[in-house]
Formats: sequence, C-alpha cells, structure tokens
Amino acid sequence: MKKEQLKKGLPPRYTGKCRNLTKEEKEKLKKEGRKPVIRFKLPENEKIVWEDLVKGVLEFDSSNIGGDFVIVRSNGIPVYNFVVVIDDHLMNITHVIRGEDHISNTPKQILLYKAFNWDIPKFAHLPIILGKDKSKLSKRHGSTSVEEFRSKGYLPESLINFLALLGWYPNEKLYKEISQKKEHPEIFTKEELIELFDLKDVNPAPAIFDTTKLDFINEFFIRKLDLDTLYKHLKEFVKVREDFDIKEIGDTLVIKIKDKEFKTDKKTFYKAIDLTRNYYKTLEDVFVYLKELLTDKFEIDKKALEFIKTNPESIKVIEKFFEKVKLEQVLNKDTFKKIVKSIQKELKVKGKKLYMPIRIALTGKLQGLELDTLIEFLGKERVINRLKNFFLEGEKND
RNA sequence: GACCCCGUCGUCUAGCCCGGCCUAGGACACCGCCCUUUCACGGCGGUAACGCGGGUUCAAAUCCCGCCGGGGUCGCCA
Repeated sequence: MKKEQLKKGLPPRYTGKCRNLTKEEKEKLKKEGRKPVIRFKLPENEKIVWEDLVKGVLEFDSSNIGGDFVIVRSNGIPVYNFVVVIDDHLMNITHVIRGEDHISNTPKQILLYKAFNWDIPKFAHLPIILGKDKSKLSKRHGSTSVEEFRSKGYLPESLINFLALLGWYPNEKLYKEISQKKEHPEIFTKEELIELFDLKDVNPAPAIFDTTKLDFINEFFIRKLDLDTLYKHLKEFVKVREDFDIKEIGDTLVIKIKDKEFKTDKKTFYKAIDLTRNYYKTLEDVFVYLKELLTDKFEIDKKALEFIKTNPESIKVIEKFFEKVKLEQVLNKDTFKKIVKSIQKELKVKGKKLYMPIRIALTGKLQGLELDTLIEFLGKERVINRLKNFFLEGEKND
C-alpha cells in the first residue's frame, strides 16, 4: 500500500480503510486473530492554527497531516503523540519549548487537546542546530554531549554563554543599558542571561555549531575567574579525567599529570596558575603549563634542538649564563636583567640569539611565559638544577 | 514527491514587525601595525554580508509576488 502511494507521488498516509467498520466486521476480524490499533479520527477541512513563540503564526489543514493517526498500538501501548498531550496536561505544562522538528507533530497534539477539551499550552519551536555541513547536528559531527565539553576542559559558564548566543541575542533596549558597563559585549554571567533572555528574541533561523567562539569565551572566563573559583573548577575537572588529579594531603598538593606526580603547596600552585593563566584555552592547558613550572626535568623539543644546532654560539651563551647565575645571591627580574646585559656585552649577541638559548636551557621549548617571570618564580637553586639537566640531556643527544 | 521552516560578513548575530537615521552595526575567527629583545596577553586598525529577479514607493535589507538555495517532517520512534 505504502509503496504504491509513494510510486504515485502521494505521501504515504492511512487510507481510512477501517474507518467505519460495522460491529459485525470488527467481530469477524477479531476472530481471524487481527489485533486492532486505535486511531484518532481527524475532523475534515479544519484549519489548525497557533501562534508559535519563535516562528510566529503557523497553520495546518487537518486534511494535510497524514490521515487518521495511531494513538494506541495493537499491543495496547499508546504512542508518543498521544502520551505527551496527556502527560503535559497532567503536569500543568504551560509552555512547550522544543526543536522545530516537532512542528509537524503540533497540529496532531492540538487536535488531541481540543478533543479532550483541555487548555492548549503555548508552543515555541526553536531552530535546530546544524553541523558544519549544514545538516542536523549529530554525533558524526564530533562532540555533542555536555560531558565531552566538560572533559575537554570547558567551564560550565562558557558552554552556557556560548549556547545562549547560538540563535539568540538580547533585546536591544534592555541590552543597551547594561552593555556600557560590560567588560566584553558578549560575555554574560548566568544572572545576566536569566535577566535578559526572552523567547521573543530567539532567531528563527537555524545556526551552525561552530565552537570557535566557545574557545574565546572559555579563555575569557579562565582569565577572569578568581583563583579559588578556578581551583574549584579544576577539582571538578579532574574527576572526569583519568590522566589528571589533584590530591590534598595536609598542606601539600599532589598533582598527577599523565603518569607522573608532582608535590607542591597551594600557595605555589596558585602562583603558578596566576603566572600562566593567559595561555590557557581550556582547563587541560592548566596542567600543560603547570608541568613546566613544577618539575625541573624536561625533554628538549625537536625544534629547540634544531635552533641550537643552527646557532652553535648558543652553547656559549648558556655556559656564560650558568657561570653568572652561580655568582648571584638571589635571582629575580633585576638580577636576571643584569646578567643578560653583561652576556650581551661580553659575547656580543643580542635578541633571539641571546634569549632563545637561555629559554631552551631552562624549559626545552621555544615559547612560554616571560623569562624574567619564570626565573623569579624558579629561584636560583632550581635554575641551576635545570641548567645541569640541560647539559645532561645535551650529552644524550650528541 | 507532499507539507512545513529558514535565507544579512567565513561563523554567531543587530537591523526587518512600525520603509528614510544603513555609506548595513557588534562579536569570534582571519590579516596588519604597536607593545614585548620569543610566543601569548593587551592596544589600534583592516578585509568581509543584505541569495536572485520583478514589482509597490520620492525612498526597500526592511512591504508584496515569483524563483533559487538550504534544512526539517512525513512510523503501531520519541
């Protein structure tokens, strides 16, 4: 039957074959062992109209919604369209807010409300979210669950902020008042969103799910949060990650990164975070940068190695630096500057050729936080440790 | 195919209802410059859009019609 309809270019729909069976006919079919379904008898030529809170006035014709639809299956279990109406009514639902893929269900549901003589709730059909290929967002487009974003190190407030902006923008008048005071025009706290949000301002057009802006929002929140709050987020974050952990044992913190553990105290931990937070995109990055500050053992990046090989005078710079560091009582930004200047004079190198070797010797990398800040944080003893390690590593590589 | 929804920068959008203030505004991304003897941060600046065609009008992104394009729904699934 269905195939025939499709062939003729007609939409598959119930033909009304058993719409008006007599008692005798029903009995006969029952005896044959046929189990009946219960269908909703559609009114003829009735317009079903509602004002959708997002899409505006929507109108369907009863002759155009697929024929008498099933409300109870032959096994006696009722179907969704029938059940939601009863359920929502019983729960005193006033607003039905859902994806626009439900638009075509709505006329059926409205008819049921009418048949029951129940109040019809307000409907709001939100546009669906599209993947990069503009089709309905699904698993094959990558992460789609909140859990995945959590475990990637996105803060809950970042996701909320991002999602709110996907298909919604604050009402101009309301927004203008507060926008003056805002640090950033599109960063919203939960409270602001609650204050500003209105279904009326939802854009009826579907939006593509592109997380570029989410990265920005997350960076922003991570930078602005106070350290205690950030710490709380980190504690939550490690719960969903096998490779990271933060244990508090008395005053010491044991930080697990991959299969290594580092001991430190909260004060140092906070200091380290504060120095590196401008580099974070996600909470995951916290650990990446922390590792650099918490241990003096490191490997030298390929590119860093390359730099040293192509700039042989680098070794001289590092040796000189080592010598001079040993002579200093304490290492801070000032003494660092002094040392660098004297190396510059004595070896006649400057710029990248002067700073890079030192950076590589201390971190094994070509980029990172500012050298003077790093050195002040490490202190003399650890700087010496690192330099020694560098020369040991160097021997291995030779 | 039928029915329905949608169509402003690469992306998220403001403006559209109530035509002139739109030479189309903002944000992210991108590019450039400045700051920094690296990178990032920060500051400044730049590239970039009304799907197309007809009307209506002195005037259209805004109103009307058609087309095109994209998406959704067509189950005894939810």
